Amino acid sequence: MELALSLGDPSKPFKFIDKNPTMSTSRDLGFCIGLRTGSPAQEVTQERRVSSDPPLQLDLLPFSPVPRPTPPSQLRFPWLADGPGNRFPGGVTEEVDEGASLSSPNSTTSSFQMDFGIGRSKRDFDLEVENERTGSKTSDDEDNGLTRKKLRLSKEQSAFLEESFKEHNTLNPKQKLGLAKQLNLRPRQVEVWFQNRRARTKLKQTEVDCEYLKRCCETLTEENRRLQKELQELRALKSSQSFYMQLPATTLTMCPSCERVATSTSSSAATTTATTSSALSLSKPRSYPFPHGSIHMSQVQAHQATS
DNA sequence: AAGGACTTAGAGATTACGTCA
DNA sequence: ACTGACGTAATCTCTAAGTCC
Repeated sequence: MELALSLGDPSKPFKFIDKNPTMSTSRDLGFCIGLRTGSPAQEVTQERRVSSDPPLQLDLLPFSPVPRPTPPSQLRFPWLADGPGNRFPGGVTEEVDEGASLSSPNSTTSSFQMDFGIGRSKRDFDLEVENERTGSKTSDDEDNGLTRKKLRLSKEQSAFLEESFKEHNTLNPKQKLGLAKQLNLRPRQVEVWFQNRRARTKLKQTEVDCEYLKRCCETLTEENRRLQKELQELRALKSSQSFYMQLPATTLTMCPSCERVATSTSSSAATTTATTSSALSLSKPRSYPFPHGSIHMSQVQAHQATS
């Protein structure tokens, strides 16, 4: 997402610097706002952040540098332990474990609850086992002709998926199968969960982007107001100068670091008449009205002369 | 090498369901 | 008990990339 603002000659193209070409996705908040000012002789195009705030990046992504104490591969849940504890109640035993990838969510009249809190009837399991045995189509391919029934993933399942998502926000088939088996979910469910998770991440990042852009917009509006005011002052200065014909020529000089425009009279002219100098509040020596320091006008002019 | 048919994975939009105030 | 808002699982459609012929 990029926002280009060019203050100055609109005919000049605005260039962005791609700071990190490998991160040029929408989640890359390193957009720039450029301000073009200055005279043709010293055209400078600079890309600067409007705010000193660093760009916002929601820590929702798997490449987030946040330390992760326990990678999912090491996450062990007690109900996933090998042995009899990992058997379904109601006589459904480990051979049905393979059926986890075939399970149908289409039952609210569950006769038991799986360890992960997903309700599935034994009838469903029996059906899936039969499907598996006969090689017929599984519920992963078609929903047994029934309307879909939404399941709620348990907190443990969600947490596990979340941890996995932090590691990689996309899955290859092997990872998908592994996760599905580990969580007693169908591979399709894992796949859908990752798709929705990516969508949520993107949505939240977009919201953050919007907030950040809003702040940038406000900052720029304020900057624009300030520049307009400055311009008005300069115009007033110029008109009053034409009124006092004996006044020396006013030169506009731009601070090379912050690019604000300051007015000044020539060093010889600054010493002309006390009347005009005081009238214009341009008594010598004049310093830049820039916030970052008191760069003396003569220093700047000397610097500009050498460069 | 070029190009069409097919497959696959992911994004985006939408629907449908469960939960809660 | 009813209802609307909200979160999210699930579905549908489209597109891009890869593969095969």
